[in-house]
Amino acid sequence: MPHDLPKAYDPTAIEDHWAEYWVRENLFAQPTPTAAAAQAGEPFTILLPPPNVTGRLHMGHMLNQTEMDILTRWRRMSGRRALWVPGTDHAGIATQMMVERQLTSEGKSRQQLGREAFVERVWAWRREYGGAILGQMKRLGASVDWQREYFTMDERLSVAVREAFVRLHEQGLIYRGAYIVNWCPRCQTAISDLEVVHDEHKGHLWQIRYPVIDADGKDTGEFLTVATTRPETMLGDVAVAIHPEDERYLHLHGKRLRLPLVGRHIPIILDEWVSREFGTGAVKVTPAHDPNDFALGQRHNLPSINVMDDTGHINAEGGKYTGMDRFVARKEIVADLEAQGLLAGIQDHMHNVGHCDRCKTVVEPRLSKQWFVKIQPLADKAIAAVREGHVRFTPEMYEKTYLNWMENIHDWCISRQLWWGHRIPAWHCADCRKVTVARQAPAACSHCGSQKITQETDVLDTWFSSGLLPVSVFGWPDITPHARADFDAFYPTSLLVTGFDILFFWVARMIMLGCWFAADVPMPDGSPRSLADSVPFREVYIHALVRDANREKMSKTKGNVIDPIEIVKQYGTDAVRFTLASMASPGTDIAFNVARTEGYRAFANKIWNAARFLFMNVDRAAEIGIAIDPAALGGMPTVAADAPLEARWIVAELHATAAKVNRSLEDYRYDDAANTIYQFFWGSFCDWYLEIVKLRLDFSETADKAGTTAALTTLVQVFEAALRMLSPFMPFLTEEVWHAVYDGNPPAKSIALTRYPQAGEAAIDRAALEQMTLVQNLIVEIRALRKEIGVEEKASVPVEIRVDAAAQQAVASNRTIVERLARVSEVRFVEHLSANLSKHATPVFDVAVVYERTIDVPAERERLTKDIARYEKGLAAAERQLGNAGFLAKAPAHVVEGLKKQEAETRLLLEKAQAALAALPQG
RNA sequence: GGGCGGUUAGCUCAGUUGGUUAGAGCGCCUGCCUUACAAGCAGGAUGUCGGGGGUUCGAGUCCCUCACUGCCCA
Repeated sequence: MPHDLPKAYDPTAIEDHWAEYWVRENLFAQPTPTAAAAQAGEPFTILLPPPNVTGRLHMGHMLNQTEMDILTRWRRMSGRRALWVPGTDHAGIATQMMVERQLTSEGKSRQQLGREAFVERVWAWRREYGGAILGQMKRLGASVDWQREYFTMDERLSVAVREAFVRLHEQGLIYRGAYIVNWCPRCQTAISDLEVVHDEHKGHLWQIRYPVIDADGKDTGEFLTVATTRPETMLGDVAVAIHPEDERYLHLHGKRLRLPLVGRHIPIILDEWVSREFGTGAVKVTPAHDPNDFALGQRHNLPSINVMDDTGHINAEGGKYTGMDRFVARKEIVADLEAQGLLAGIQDHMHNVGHCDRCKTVVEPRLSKQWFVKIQPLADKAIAAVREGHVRFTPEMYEKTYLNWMENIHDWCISRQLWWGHRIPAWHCADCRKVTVARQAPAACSHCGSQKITQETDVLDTWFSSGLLPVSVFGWPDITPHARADFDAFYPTSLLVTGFDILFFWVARMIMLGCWFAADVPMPDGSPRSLADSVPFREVYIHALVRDANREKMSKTKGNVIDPIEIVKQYGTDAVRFTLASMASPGTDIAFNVARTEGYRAFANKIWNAARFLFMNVDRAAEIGIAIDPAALGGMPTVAADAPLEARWIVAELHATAAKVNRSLEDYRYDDAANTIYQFFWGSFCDWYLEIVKLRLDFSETADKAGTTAALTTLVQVFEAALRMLSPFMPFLTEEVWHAVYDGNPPAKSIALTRYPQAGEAAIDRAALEQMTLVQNLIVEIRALRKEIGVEEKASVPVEIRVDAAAQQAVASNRTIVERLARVSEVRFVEHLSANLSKHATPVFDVAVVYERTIDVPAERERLTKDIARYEKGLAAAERQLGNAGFLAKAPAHVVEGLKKQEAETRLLLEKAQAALAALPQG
């Protein structure tokens, strides 16, 4: 009996089953459409920003995926050809580190293994552990096309990487040279600016005296004092720079200095870059170990002396310090300087120290030979794409951040001294020293024909390949008309959803590479592709950070990391998704609080029990031969004009809710959408509609069978539609309940393949909404009165109602509703309420509960006094405004009218309250 | 140092182009095991919208300024 649901909702009992079902049935596969089909329907394409293959799912992923899944499910149900492509990236450094760590624990090193065996070992690691995060994604029910899963090291994606490299090289946009890069001595590779995290650090500013020497190299007895935060780099100093207008030092210009500890004679140079205020105003110049110094060195034709090796130890240039770790050398050098009397001072100094994002080692700016992309031409296109509106950001402010970065971009160092990754397709010739760049391994040097060529050992930055994904997952560079079907059907993708921390990693690089390479792919009709159609995605939605309940950033060291899988196990995926969705207001960080999740599990339980109530009645109805036609379900319900108020009302509410939810989702207002559905399901459907409909569900002999059938039909129709509306947010619960609604014979394999509720303007019955509001207000006032005067919960009591003529009919024809929901035994319409009763007044009606208990005079007086104060305040404000000629002249009519009406109402309520207060017995 | 945000109920957050007396969830208080649901039902309390100044008939919303706070970049 599918209708036989357990009393309490238990997510664990249903979620695994559906998660497996969705994957097994390949429900969300989106095969390549035929050209005709591609023309016919509008696609919704979304690419999963590739999580790191070494990764485990964290809250950020879950938020990201929840948002993508909500939108994808919603678009799919709204008739779009939805395709969500999942995959992972090979994460060069992270993965290599992971495997190296494994090797270390076995007492081995990658050098012992050799490159080939090591790479094989990484593949083995990936096969065994690399699927973890996608496995978690499956469990969370992400509606992706698993048949299209990608991995950035896949052969077909590697072809794209080689093609992109070769093409950029042919276009003169890739060069190799010795420049300052961020070097991680632990990872022993260059890393990009973005992979360096800066921390404020307590350090020192050491002032070192450099002896001035004369033409013969003899000390003049003068000193020039420089300040530095990294004294060990002085081993590589080649000059000292001063500002050309710095009177303090100008007389030294042209003289030379003797570099302490090393003995090298170095010049004093003038450069406007020098800040006179910082330190002593004299700056040591170490071109091989500082980007600014490197630029200085270039300007002044200075040599570069690299004093450190790959591991951050002082190299042979370092004299007695050779072989020392850079921080050991720092101590020694400072000690030696002090011993020689050359240390002028030490100041405490806060400065930013760059650390490797992966391993937290202090990054060493270091001169080294690397491959770069000349980025400006790509950036220009990427800027234009955004400026011209072909890529739209939500929240909008990220457009500024993006442009700001893009406009100040530096050439991109794409080489990494790693073994795991796409090896650069360049071959060095041992004879002519030139480089051959080729798509396939060449047999000989393209310059001199020598066969003594060896492939470049460096690999490419992981982002070089993940930046290509939007084009490469759809088949680029194979763009022959035959192979282009996917590209034609799905490129550009519709949307990228990601975190702001990834703005420059993915978003920027995908836009640069996408615009650059897609431009060469003709449109499906063969015409050239414009910039508007070259972009990798048309929209970017940037979500915020998930923090802990105290708004603290989650971090392993703080120990406040919330594991989404743990929370999911406790409360169910749906509750966690709903929590994230309901808090996902664009631009606002989410303080994840399980109390909230608990609340949404209660919401799931509420729906579960509404279903049980529904099924109970469907089953009872069946016993007397009333059945719901399944064909009546699946659309948007409408209702007869003479149907009972609650039926007309709930249908109108459903349509209004659908309209609002669709609008909210268009605007990425997950929070509004979620809260609107919550309010509808719980506030309208359960609290009011279900309670009222109980009146109509009469299964006795004497029952009005037609009325019962109509009521039951509307009940099931609205519920079924509401399930579809909730489904993108709570896919598991709705799937389970939806199947039960159809009693095992659903019209589709999944609720996810049905139609999303669309509002019909005509179905929003304004009169029903208005009448229902009146009835609700009446019931609420009676309930409140009952509480105030202490009527027992269970007791039914008569009420007196004075109601405006216009509204009396609505109350009269719905008196059974009032009686049921407010526990009223009798509704008496009167001209004047009995004087001895407690009463509540509203602009439309006055109501009193007939009850023998005497009025609690002090309490009543207090309440009325408070009311009067409130009314007087409101009235004064309204009168002030209405007495203002400027307001009357300039404010729009509806605002003035509204205020006048409100003033009249407030005045009425005030008078009533004053009268009631006066009528209270003295005492 | 440059740039971008934020500050609204005890907590977490909404508040669309300025428009009637500022909302939600959670929490809190009171009463109820009413036969879908105690993961529930009903009722209730709670705000100098960070401070100051300005524009306007009208400011939580726009401008200036100060304070605090967060993030990005250098």
